[in-house]
Amino acid sequence: MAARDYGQYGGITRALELIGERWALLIVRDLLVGPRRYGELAVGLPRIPSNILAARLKELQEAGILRRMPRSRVIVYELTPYGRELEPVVLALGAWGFKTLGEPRDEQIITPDSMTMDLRTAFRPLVAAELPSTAYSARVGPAELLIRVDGVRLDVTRGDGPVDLAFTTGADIRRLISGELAPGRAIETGVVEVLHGPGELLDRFASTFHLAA
Amino acid sequence: MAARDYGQYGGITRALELIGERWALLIVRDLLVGPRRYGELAVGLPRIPSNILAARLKELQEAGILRRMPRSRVIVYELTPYGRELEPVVLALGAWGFKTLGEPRDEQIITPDSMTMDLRTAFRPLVAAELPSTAYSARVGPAELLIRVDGVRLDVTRGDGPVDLAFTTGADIRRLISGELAPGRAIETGVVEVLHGPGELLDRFASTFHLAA
DNA sequence: CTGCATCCCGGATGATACTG
DNA sequence: CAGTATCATCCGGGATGCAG
Repeated sequence: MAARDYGQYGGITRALELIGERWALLIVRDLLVGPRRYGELAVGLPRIPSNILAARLKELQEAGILRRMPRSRVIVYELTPYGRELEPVVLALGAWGFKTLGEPRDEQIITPDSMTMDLRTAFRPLVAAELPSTAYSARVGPAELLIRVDGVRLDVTRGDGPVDLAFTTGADIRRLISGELAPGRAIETGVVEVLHGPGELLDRFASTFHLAA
Repeated sequence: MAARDYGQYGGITRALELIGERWALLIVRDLLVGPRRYGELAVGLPRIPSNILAARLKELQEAGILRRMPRSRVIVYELTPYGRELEPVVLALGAWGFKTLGEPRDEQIITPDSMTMDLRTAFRPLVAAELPSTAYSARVGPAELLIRVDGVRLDVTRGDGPVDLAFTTGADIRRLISGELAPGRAIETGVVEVLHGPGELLDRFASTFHLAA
């Protein structure tokens, strides 16, 4: 019922039977950021048809990966413990894909949840542990994120709060994270616009979040 | 040409555009074991239609994941360095799927390459390092494997060689690896048949390869 | 308004036959 | 052996409808 089978008995085929269908892992990716409502998922996955979203949610639920939770008149979807164990998979996949991520195509947008997971992918806890705790406010295209780094811990949420550095940028954040573009030059050339706080903190940001090809 | 896009700009969507199509990651899995010819891949993926295999190979080649290599009159497919970087993804996926792998269904078969990758998934290098080097010959259903463990290194190949323990079993090897079935009981009940060497070495095998739900 | 279900169509997938 | 060609089928995409 979930996915068509591959006729093989093994861990990888089993996994692909559960989350190998189109869109399935992207739903999991967004739910790794936090519980989401049907409409929120639809907004975060702009090209997904509503019937496909409904079908995937049903399949993922039957597979024990997520739960429908009625929460005060609305329904939210949240990962089960087994679903949350997909985080290493999603991070590994994101790291691999990030390495050959080029410039964005015209129809490609940046969503808050995908950006959040990309930041988690690029996060270097061991580097962060050597640096002071820092809070950033980053607007990456349409995504507004509050990024708090404290020791080896990373917390990315939507919304605002007091921060050490606030900046605005676009898809070029990729070149900052990959090391192609130095933080100083990013500010000089206007690729990153600092709204608040000392621009030097962008160096710390680039050290904390780094993933090279 | 490769995959349809998801309309998003990010590492995970990029990865899924490259290897998210049906069968793609299974081809990668088999090539992680070693270079393979077209016919070998077809045998290892019993249900794949030949046109789909041909299409995937072309797409994966264009994506820079594998190469067609003419090798003395025949063509072999092998992963590029970028393709080999998918190993963490495949192992993470395999580990996740293995945890809820049940009993095999009727049409499900065990192939040498899928078994090899499952063993790599379950391999515990830190445990193996504490144990003497050991060579096993395992026949798991139709798959005949030579398994050599030396310190933190694991080498699984087809074919034969001198071994410390030779045994035969079936899909129940999963219960041995998951810890559901103790090695001693596996031998007593005939689930594992020891062909050569001391049966106690099966304990060492189960310690070396372990992955619980 | 949210949370889906239905309908139709195009393109990807699957089975089989065939060829250099 | 290593694919290509053909055709049927099914899934995914887009628009629309509708109930709580």
